[in-house]
Amino acid sequence: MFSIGELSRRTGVKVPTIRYYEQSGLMEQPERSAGNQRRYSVAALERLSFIRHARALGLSIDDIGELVELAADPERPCGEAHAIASAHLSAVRARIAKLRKLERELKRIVGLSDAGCLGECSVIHSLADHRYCASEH
Amino acid sequence: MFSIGELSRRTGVKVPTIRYYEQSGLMEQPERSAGNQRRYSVAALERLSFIRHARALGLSIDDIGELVELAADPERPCGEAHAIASAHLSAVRARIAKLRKLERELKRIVGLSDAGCLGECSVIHSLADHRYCASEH
DNA sequence: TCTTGAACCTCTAGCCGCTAGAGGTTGTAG
DNA sequence: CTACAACCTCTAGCGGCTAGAGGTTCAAGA
Ligand SMILES: [Zn+2]
Ligand SMILES: [Zn+2]
Ligand SMILES: [Zn+2]
Ligand SMILES: [Zn+2]
Repeated sequence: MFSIGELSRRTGVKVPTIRYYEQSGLMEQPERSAGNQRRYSVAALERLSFIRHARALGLSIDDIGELVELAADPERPCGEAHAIASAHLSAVRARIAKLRKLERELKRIVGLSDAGCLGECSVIHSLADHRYCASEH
Repeated sequence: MFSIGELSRRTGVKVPTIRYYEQSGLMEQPERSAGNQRRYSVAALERLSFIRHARALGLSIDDIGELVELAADPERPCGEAHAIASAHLSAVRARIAKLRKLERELKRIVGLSDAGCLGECSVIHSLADHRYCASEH
């Protein structure tokens, strides 16, 4: 049995974050000491490690909640888990694509200023007007 | 003079968002009609267009506030504006790099399941444990 | 001129995923 | 037995909006 501080140390998840996960239903309500302090089992430690890693991979709290449920029920086919993961992969790819467009435009805008600005600032000028952009964003 | 709805139509920024920008100091307080409704000038229209485009490029409200001030003061050298833009470019690049790492891991994890899972789901298994990951994230 | 009704007003609360702080209680080591 | 770190709950804040309640104003048509 671990205190919340010990669980925090072992998983690298901050104490208030653990309480937040409990409050949002992602972590189960743990047992309590006589004085009402949380006491965690090894199972809770594993669950929190799963959550931490899934969060690090960018999955949402809701998705992780689904995955935790799916993991707990070995009878269910794992197609849903696969779907969540590949939907997330697609979302990540979409975000990358968007950011790359931004990167290209920003590179152009920042590059303009390397020549130095005479009079009006070319950075501010380019930021002001989308017509100078090469793509939508 | 435009009403807030007209300004919204002309810039593509939603009405509550315009009010939010005003409240956060990004848009100046406009004149008001006799009945207390907002009335915008062409200058306000241009300012909001600038804000919209800078937001579309991912700049924060705070950064845009700085840029708007810099733009309004043609005496100031534009080094600060360049600095904001290139710092933002760096931030975008950092985010891309992070997302690409995620993408690689997720691709691996999703790919595992293509073979089909016998017994334990390989997606859930991989999500649970960082040791199978090829990089930090 | 009067009447609709769309558009406007302010204010509050919610979204996500935490994080910070106040003010009080418990656990543990010396 | 005392001291103090660690715990407890509760509330509020971050960014960048978005939604809704409940009330007022504007402009077009009769
Ligand atoms: Zn410049
Ligand atoms: Zn553009
Ligand atoms: Zn599977
Ligand atoms: Zn990993």
